[in-house]
Amino acid sequence: MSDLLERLRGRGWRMTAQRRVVAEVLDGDHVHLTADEVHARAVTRLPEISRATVYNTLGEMVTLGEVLEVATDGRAKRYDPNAHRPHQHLVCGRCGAIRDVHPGGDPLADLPDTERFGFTISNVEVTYRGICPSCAGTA
Amino acid sequence: MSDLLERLRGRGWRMTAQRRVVAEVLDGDHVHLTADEVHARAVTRLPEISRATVYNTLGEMVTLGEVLEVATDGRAKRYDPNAHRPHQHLVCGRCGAIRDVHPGGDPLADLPDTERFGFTISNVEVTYRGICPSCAGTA
DNA sequence: CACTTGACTTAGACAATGTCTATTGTAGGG
DNA sequence: CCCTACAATAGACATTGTCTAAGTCAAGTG
Repeated sequence: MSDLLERLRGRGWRMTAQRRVVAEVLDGDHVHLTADEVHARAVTRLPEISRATVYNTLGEMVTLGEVLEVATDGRAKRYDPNAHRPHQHLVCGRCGAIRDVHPGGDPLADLPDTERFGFTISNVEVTYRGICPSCAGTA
Repeated sequence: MSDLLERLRGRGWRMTAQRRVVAEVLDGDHVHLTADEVHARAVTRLPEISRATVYNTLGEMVTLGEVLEVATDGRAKRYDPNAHRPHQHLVCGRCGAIRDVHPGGDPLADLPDTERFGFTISNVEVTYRGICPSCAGTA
């Protein structure tokens, strides 16, 4: 059921009700919740969970590499549980909807050495921006 | 001297001391200041300029398309005056240094129709992440 | 060159997001 | 079944950004 939860268990992560709920709420495809959205959903299952715990737990999952932080809009960071399948994001500029996408090609190969300024590059994030079908309809 | 200022003048933008200072402070290559950094620099030239004016002015320049908003780290937004030369960004994960880069290839062509979910895509942002030479030295 | 007007600026309150601390609670090993 | 180290909590605090009401000014008009 919960792939994310399974992965965390497998790492000997100390399990608590709070951590379980956060992992369950965050699991799935095309899931990109803010910390407060995670908190809001967690509260419905575990009313006494605190905001600080949600922030801490999300931060730990990011450190463990089981969840990705995505900053698509300069507002709140979003959390993406799909950390083991490399992917990029497609964002609707009107409603903020986010889809995971899998472009072909290697963007890193497109950056010549003369444009690397001596950096050691470790990863590339691509954000496609546009308008989703349902927003386009509601023009 | 100030390309940005010239462009804004040419659009009939009502000129004030505050707007001039903001435009001057922001001009240049590889410039990616936060709003508060812009404010800090503006204050040295015009001590009574307010934070709200800096935010307003930056927002207007973005709306006019003369300045780009860049969200590289989920913290404060950064402002890039180099709006008329399409480019991407290379970010140091340790010190936050940002360079403008110009990859070859068209990232949009790498996204097949089946991965577009019916979106109308208008632009693509690419962020290369790594470690800059000076941080690599200070390992 | 003074007048007028609408746009601009200001200070500070407010809002949203995130971090930290001191205290209390508890998971899991012995 | 207890310890003990790690986790959770409430709430203060910090950072970044937005809004409002009142004052100020750029620039067109006569």
